[in-house]
Amino acid sequence: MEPRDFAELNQSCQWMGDLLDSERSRVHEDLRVQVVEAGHAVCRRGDKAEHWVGVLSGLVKIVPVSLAGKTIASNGVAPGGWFGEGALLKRPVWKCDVIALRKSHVGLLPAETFFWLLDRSFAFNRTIVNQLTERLDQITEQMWVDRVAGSDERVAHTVAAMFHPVLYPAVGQLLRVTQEELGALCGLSRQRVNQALQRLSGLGLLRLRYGGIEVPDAHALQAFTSILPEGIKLQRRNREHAQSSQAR
DNA sequence: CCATTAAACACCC
DNA sequence: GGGTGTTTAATGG
Repeated sequence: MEPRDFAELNQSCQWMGDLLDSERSRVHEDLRVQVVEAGHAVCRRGDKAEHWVGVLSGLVKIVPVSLAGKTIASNGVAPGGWFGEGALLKRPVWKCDVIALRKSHVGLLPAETFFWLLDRSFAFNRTIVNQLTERLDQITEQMWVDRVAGSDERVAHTVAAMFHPVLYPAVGQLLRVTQEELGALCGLSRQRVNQALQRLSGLGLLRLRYGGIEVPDAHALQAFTSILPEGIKLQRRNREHAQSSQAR
């Protein structure tokens, strides 16, 4: 294995740090790494769930599919993120499509190893419980976003979600994500995403980089809302209108 | 009206 | 070549 890949693996599997040496060596033994090309599926709805899956590098989206085949909001999974414990524990099959947004490395931990850890390691149980808790938070937040939030909030929330330190510990200051990928994630066009990012950048909530985004304070970004009392909203709209007229 | 988007463009990495 | 930032014309609530 290349040294770079080794570093990538360590960064993306921080939950392994809490395991005993004997447990960790079995995990190393059983873990498989797979390269998924952009647009290809990591797993599909209806497939038998046979692994706990981690994103070692790249970017992946989880796409729930409704009965009509119509897509709902999808979730980004950034490097360091592991998912599928729900599929393993509760159902024998995946209930979502998981698609690589770009060429990605994924780790596959066999179900047997997953349950072996669950049966013997308190640390691993702790990892799973923490993860479920944090994800519940995100889903709750997502409900709010889906109902009342506008496009700017959607972008802010989508980016902030991928900077979650517990769920995606391998994401540092900089998240590698293109504006087109963000558009695919939250169902917006590239230039609408750009527009939102410019505003958020202007507020100091994030910094735009080439092919990526820096977020100094994910909580501040997550808390962003442009929903304000009507008076202030009107004032702001008038001010923006005045500026754009002036620019002509 | 207003927001959004596709298409096309010129940069820049 | 791919990602970014902008403009313009078209579209739909």
